[in-house]
Amino acid sequence: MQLSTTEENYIKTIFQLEQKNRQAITTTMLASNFQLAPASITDMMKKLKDKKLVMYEKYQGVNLTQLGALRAKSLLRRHRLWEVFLVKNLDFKWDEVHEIAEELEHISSEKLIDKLDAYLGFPKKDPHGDPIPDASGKMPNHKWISLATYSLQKKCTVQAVTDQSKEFLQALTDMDICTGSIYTLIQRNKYDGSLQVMRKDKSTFFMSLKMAENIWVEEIKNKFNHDKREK
Amino acid sequence: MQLSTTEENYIKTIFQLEQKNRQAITTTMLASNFQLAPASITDMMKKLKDKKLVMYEKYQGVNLTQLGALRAKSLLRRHRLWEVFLVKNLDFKWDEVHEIAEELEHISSEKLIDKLDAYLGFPKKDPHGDPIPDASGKMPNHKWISLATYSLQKKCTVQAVTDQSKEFLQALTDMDICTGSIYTLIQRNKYDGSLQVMRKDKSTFFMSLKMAENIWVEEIKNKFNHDKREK
DNA sequence: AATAAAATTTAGGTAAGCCTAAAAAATGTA
DNA sequence: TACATTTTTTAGGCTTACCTAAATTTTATT
Repeated sequence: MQLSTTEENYIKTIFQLEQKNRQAITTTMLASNFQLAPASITDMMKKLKDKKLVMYEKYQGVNLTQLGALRAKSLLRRHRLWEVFLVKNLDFKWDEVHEIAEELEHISSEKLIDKLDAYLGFPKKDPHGDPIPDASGKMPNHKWISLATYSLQKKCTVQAVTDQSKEFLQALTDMDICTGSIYTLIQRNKYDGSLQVMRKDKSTFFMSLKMAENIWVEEIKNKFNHDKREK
Repeated sequence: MQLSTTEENYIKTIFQLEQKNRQAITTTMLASNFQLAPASITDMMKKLKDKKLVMYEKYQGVNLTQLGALRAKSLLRRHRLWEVFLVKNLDFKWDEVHEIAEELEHISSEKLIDKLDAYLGFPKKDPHGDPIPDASGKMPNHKWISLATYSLQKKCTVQAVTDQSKEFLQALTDMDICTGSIYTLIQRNKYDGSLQVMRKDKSTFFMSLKMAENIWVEEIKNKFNHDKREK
């Protein structure tokens, strides 16, 4: 079934909210996400329910059906493949590609996406570290932890970042943080929740809780070759 | 000024009709082109006039303003660059790319198009032979003649084709006609207007007037090296 | 449990881009 | 030139995706 750009955007956003909040997604959450009046969300939820893309009951919030989730993953696939193309082939910076990919993801040809995937060499991750679902909608489910809740004194590598705003990505760039880099959490500031983080060279710096919440890390297994990431 | 996809499609189509018919474009021509009711065209012409994209007077047809023509050429640029990408990089056939490029041309980032242009090596022509306007809207104005009106007994090369339908392009492919190939017009059939055409190997075949109208050729200057097109 | 506050839905309205039917203007023809 | 035909416009409607304001339901608080 052919969906409008607007419907696709709703589906994708519900999926992403479900990933973060493992519960029903409320009208208010969607309204604030889209900067729309809550009444507009209600309208659309009825429409998406009719199309069997969401499970929705009045006042009870909404979740995607299997069909809806499949469509959402197809959108994430398109979005992330285009981001790879923009960064790898067209030489865009990682903080410039999100808006453009928001438009490109709605191009409807399946064949286009599959050929793009092949052209890029079937990449597994986008430039922000997020996994790219395959043509059937399968997506590796990682066991990443937000840096905000990670344990103290354990080395970790940055796997992905989940805020795509220019502001956030530029802040990361300014602090020289990128996927793959290695840190250790030293302590939590009791006053404002901010974190003291240690670099590989033992120097430390501070980071707000808000930033840390959007940085996803994985513990480093202390093998001999844990740092063989160059190519 | 930001235009909707619909407005962009009108502008582009008016431009292309102006290229073919050097006169004001009528409501009926546009209506049949878009397969829309004439009343819908009138609505849109008023809107485009308000935006200073067209010159339009009731019952007098429509033409693009300079501003409108600039927007149209920007769209042709995007469309044709994407077609090059699809054929050269993603390995699509020339009869598959038009519909996809119709969607891609509406992606709004100027930076994207300029980077794509550079990535493709600043191509001058799309896969159908049509010229690609540069970033400032300049487009080489060629002196091509439709095969339908070309003189008899003179060698010519196919420069471009101006019907992008699958049916037309597949017919060309079946007849083994592509841009660059060389023909001589032998005679015009007085009964149905069809043309007898000679190949380089002196064999001949027939072609309908309708097909010939969409094939644009250029006379071959009989220099020694007129056939050095391989690379 | 009753009430206040917050969240959500319903009802009715708007702009874009289409439609049909009827009216008006332009064009072709006798 | 007058009439018929064709083209074009006007008028009024519809759908999508939004809105505001009012009504309803849920949740929180006393």
